[in-house]
Amino acid sequence: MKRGSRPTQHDIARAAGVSTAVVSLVINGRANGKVKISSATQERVRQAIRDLGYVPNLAARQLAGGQTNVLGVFTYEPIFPMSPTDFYQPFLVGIEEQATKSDYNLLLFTRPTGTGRRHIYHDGVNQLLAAQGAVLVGTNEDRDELSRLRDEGYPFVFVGRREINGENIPATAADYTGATEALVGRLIAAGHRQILYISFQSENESAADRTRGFLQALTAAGIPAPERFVHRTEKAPTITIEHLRQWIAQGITALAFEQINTAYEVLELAEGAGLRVPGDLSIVALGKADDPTVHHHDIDTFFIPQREMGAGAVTLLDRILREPDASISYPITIPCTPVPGRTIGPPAPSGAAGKEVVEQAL
Amino acid sequence: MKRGSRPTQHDIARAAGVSTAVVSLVINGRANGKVKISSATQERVRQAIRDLGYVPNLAARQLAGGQTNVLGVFTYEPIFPMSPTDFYQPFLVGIEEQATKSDYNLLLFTRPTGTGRRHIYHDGVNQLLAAQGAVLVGTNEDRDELSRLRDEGYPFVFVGRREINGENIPATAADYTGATEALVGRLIAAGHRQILYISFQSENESAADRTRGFLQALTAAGIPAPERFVHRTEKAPTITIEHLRQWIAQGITALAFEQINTAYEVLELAEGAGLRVPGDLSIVALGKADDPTVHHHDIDTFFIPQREMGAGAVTLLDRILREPDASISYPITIPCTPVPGRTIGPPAPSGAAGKEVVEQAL
DNA sequence: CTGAAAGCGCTTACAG
DNA sequence: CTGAAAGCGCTTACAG
Repeated sequence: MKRGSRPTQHDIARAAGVSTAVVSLVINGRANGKVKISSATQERVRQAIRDLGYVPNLAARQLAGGQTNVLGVFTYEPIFPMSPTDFYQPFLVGIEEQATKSDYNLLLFTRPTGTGRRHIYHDGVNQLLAAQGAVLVGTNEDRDELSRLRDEGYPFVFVGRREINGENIPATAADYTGATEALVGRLIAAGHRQILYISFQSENESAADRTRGFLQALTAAGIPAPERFVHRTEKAPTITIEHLRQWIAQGITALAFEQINTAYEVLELAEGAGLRVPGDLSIVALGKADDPTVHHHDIDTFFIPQREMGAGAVTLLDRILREPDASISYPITIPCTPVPGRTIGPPAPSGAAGKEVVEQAL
Repeated sequence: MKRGSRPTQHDIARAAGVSTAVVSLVINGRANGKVKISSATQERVRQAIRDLGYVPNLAARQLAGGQTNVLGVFTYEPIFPMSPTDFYQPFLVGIEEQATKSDYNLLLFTRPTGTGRRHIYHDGVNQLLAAQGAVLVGTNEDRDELSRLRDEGYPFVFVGRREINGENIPATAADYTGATEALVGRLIAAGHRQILYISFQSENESAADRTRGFLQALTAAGIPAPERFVHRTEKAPTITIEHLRQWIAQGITALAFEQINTAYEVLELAEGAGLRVPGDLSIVALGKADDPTVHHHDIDTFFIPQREMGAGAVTLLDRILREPDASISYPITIPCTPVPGRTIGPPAPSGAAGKEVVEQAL
């Protein structure tokens, strides 16, 4: 054993008077498997390990095909979501909790790529290969990279439903469709027939899921979907009191917001201008983050199960690694818990004619 | 190149008509170092890399002595500090930010050990060896493990000053001594002569630093340290209004709290009982976490530079890895920014006699 | 049950 | 400048 370096299995083998194969088997607990090692020999090996302070070299173990118990975590977000108000923070908490339970260490891919934005591939090198598999989190993902990742057969799970070329990739997803259908169903049950869906300009899978749930709720109630049921808005809300008045004049009795922040702003806007909610207008939000610093109980909405999504991603990845050939249907869907509020009520007694165009240029 | 597996340097070498050594040199950017590789050859290698989609095997690279750019993060805390109100969260943020800047990925040691508490050594195996070096965070550390870690020569940095066998180990530390001396100095400048230091029962390095700063402030002002200047308390505060009244009767005019939470509780207790702060009693706290969810501006205190401590730990570890033989004096001390409050004022005009025993059994 | 040996994919002297 | 080769420390058939 060379000076200054750690002892190797070779040193142990010599000290115990056995071969390195025996040492390896004892260390990995395979001494009672296909090959039997006498317990006397095992004890000699263990004693030598203690005496020499042997510790396995993980790189060598990995190179030789052993397990390293390292799962990667990658996000396209600019920095790791460790700010307490960050939407992605609860996902990470869930990932971390489940990693502990499933006996994995976590490799956070924090290395920059020089372009200012994170990338999976640096100079064509898949950075994730340092881990046995990876959990991906966040929006703004690069679909080309995901596509390539899948083609390479690298094991990964996305947190949030994602389609590549129309096909669902391994993912855990909130049941936005079901939760939206249930919530809009409550509006309909309260008597609403003209409901406007306020969405962002950008279209993605989770928005599509909500839209589907919205339409399913209408269909289930036998209400024909109006030609234009969605009002698209920029990230910075552009809704004014004039919008609200005009919508009410058009017969709209309820608003369903994709983002709860927008819903809150409009709620304040409406009530500040003397409109009653839900008297004049009912309001729902199609999802609410698990943000512990915000405790509103006003708006009817549902929780996005962020921790469960993160934890589920680790569980799913673990399964993929253990059973590479299992056929699993993606995404794994996780239900959303309803959050009751005070913003659903019966529609105003008499609105405008129901036949008018729902939306106009504003 | 075998089916189903990734191409290796050997495949690249064959495709480019060179040896694996050349491939390695080109990949690692050493093609212009001691050994020169013609740019034509370099380009052929790069082309082959692109054509075959080669990606290096990190385990092999590590085993052969190359760089992996992986830094470990270990904490003795029960779970990773991802709760927004957690004291350790800002350290992690700082670590993450600096890791990105210094071009490292982060390996979070989340694997449990079965004992309920985290450990560096699992069955005698140093888990941190999966990384080139590690940053350690949190209290409740196992000094024996730290000692062994240091004896092994494993590169690590603690966030927070720590001594092993009376010797400072590599660490970044808040300047509790200087900040405490300055803050207590303000009390003295305001006229206070009998100041009681409220500390926890447990003694550790940061408490010792504060104590030293406290005594230095007295010494600098030529005030002899009273025999008993510290009141020790349990984690759950055990201070009552009777304590306060008795202290005032004894001539105490100011309290310096180790923990800001205790300071706030006592402030409320005092004011609730009709005592004026700072009229009857001045109060300072010896440090305040960077907790974004709490915004008190009442008590005179100072910020604990948590993010800087985390970031500094990565910077220091990076330096240790690059210059293993550099002699660095530990800990690296980081100043604390003062936080002005409203709880320092001149002492009450006439207290009790200054000669009495400062503390009595209560 | 045990031992000698190949091989994982890379880096790095060393000899041409 | 380039190539053949050793070695990093481990796992795993394979032959005794």
